[in-house]
Amino acid sequence: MRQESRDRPRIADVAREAGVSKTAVSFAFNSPERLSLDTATRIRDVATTLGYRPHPVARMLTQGRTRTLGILTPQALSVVFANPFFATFSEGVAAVAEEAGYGLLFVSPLHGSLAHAVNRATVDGFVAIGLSEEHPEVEQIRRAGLPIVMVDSAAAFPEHAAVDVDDEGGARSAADHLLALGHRDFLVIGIEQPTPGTRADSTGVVGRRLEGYRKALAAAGIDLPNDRVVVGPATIDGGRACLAGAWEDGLRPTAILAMSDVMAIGAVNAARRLGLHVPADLSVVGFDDIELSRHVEPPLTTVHQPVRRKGEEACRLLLSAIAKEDSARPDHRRLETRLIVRGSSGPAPIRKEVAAGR
Amino acid sequence: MRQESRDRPRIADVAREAGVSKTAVSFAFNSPERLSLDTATRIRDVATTLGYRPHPVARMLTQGRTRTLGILTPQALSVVFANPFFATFSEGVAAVAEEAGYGLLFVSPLHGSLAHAVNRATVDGFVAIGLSEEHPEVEQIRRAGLPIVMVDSAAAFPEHAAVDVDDEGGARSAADHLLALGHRDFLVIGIEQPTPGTRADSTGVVGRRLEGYRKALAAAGIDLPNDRVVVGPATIDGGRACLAGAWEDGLRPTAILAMSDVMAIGAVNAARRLGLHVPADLSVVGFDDIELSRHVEPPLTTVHQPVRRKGEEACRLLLSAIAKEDSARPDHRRLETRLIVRGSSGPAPIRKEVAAGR
DNA sequence: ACCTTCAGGTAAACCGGTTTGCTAAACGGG
DNA sequence: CCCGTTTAGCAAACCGGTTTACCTGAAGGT
Repeated sequence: MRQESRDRPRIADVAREAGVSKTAVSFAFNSPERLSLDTATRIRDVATTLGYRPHPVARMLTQGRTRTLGILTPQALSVVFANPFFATFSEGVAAVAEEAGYGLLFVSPLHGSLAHAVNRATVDGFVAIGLSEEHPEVEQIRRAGLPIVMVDSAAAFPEHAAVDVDDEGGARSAADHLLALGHRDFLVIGIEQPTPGTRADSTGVVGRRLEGYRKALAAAGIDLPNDRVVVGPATIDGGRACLAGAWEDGLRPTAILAMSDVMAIGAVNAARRLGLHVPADLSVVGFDDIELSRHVEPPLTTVHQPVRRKGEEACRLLLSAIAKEDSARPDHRRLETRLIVRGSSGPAPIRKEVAAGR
Repeated sequence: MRQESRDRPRIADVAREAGVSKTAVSFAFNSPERLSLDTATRIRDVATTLGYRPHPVARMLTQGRTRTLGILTPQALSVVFANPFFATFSEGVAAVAEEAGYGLLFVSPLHGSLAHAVNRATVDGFVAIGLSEEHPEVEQIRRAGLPIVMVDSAAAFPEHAAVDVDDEGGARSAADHLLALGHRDFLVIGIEQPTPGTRADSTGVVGRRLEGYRKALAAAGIDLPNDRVVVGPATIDGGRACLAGAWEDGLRPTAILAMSDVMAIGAVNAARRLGLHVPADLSVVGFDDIELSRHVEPPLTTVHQPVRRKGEEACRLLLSAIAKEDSARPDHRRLETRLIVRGSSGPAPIRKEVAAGR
């Protein structure tokens, strides 16, 4: 088990070779001002010719910090990276972390256990994204004395720092937009909970967006029965399947409210296969405003949320929590959302009375 | 500096509380069979009520391994995550790493120094992507006794395990495709080296693809002067700028060979702004075949490379290098590329002799 | 000539675990 | 009843550094 360090020189080797104590070698690297100039440079010379570098793990142990931040997700990394939303989010976190000299460790369930992965993680703190109320890992982290910043689940963890966006408001503006275009017949495409056990929590992103849709529709006197809400994985294929499935079930909406851009794009795809024109026959509004949405055909009308900034803010919050002890007042930040109207939404088609028959 | 461990219980606390030795506590977790059943469970009970979890860093130190893999990139993480190519690559690495119970640490230059970041990295090995010949960090890692798998730079580091694709062949097939469509007037859009110091290495991805383009064109009797090769950052805007710049310089190609899909998409964008129709007036062929390319308008003709599999293979190679000592024979794997013809390429337009005038 | 002060360096404790011998008691066979 | 073998558990060494507390000799002050 000692294979890694087979030939790696230790600090004692350098010390012996340079004819000084271990302490001196350590000083040469960490506080050279405590040594005379020659000794310091001589030691460093010896070190480089020996190819010595301080063992990072040993260093972490004594210094009591890792200079690494963890990004915690309840999903497998392979699905995380497949999602452009996460990529952009990570981009934000990474930018701030890097600037501050911190590395980034991705922590996801190992052998199915997130708790296990958390225990193994050598980090100074976590940014957790998409953790729902039920996750016991949060408590576990708190007990370990590590700070954690919750993203998109502020309400569920009031005692922790958090960042989220105005999901409900964004959803409402999406629905309002379609209502203003004359639509009456809606289909909501939601994001399936990754972990089956968790109930469709009203505190989660999905719940908040659904709430927004519902309120807007209700204000226009429109009810949204449960069969008008379908869910699937947050992928293009997921969105495709959602619309295709609903269509087979006989639903003929004129407008789709999708909770994620990738799913919205999938829905547009499915629509095309069904011979429908977007937005002439069917309007689609997404959520997130990922870069891709600007480039698909037609460009996607969607609710913009500052994903990258969300990552940045979360990281900043975490860094300041790490820096100072007084984590007494957990900082909550809510970022704004706004509707971006592009080409995938248009006036409701004139309903041919015949359609209902088929 | 001891703030992290303020209240965290140590193994000694558990030992005292349970009335046993530290050894016993350690055994209770790592080799319970060496303890009687009650003692083991009693210790574990005490541990959980105290909220004890073994300190991961201390564990790493004694066990001599971190169960973490490093993804090494010479670029800042914020640009890495902005690139869908990397996201897909990471997806592949992550899938295999996760399966094997390894965490993933992203290692990028800290305060401008990659070497520094490498020294801080607590990993069992590295997957390095996009490192060119000149990077001294590779040697540094080798001396530290850590295995490393090179991706996309096999030729530059024959002594290490490596994965790459047939860049030259892919590039050639792209050029051949356009030649067959009657094009004679080309513009190559290349990827700018992220680190300014490095020369436009012929061994790098850019060099190999350029070589492929050149050979195919040469075989058709077409020369590719240097002013027909422009470079920019591997982003949509980068691609846009490349075409726009070339156009301003008076170039009027009928076909574009882009070394990355995002840049190709940028070029299509720029073309649209110039009032050109793709593919009627201008054909564009990309490289990579990222998911996005299927969904833009027109769908992008491009050279497919198995990006995700590249990540998977690299990770597998790394894991096996970590597992066994006999790293005598570095494993090199080359994956195939193939042209995917979609909508962004078409027959060369009939050249109006007038065009050159303007 | 004597007392400080300070620069330069060291030995030992420490970080928080794991692992290696070793011992004492229980067991069990002859 | 005696001796060899397990079984259960412990003390101490160790992983590879950092940090504290202390020492020494020379310079500086009076």
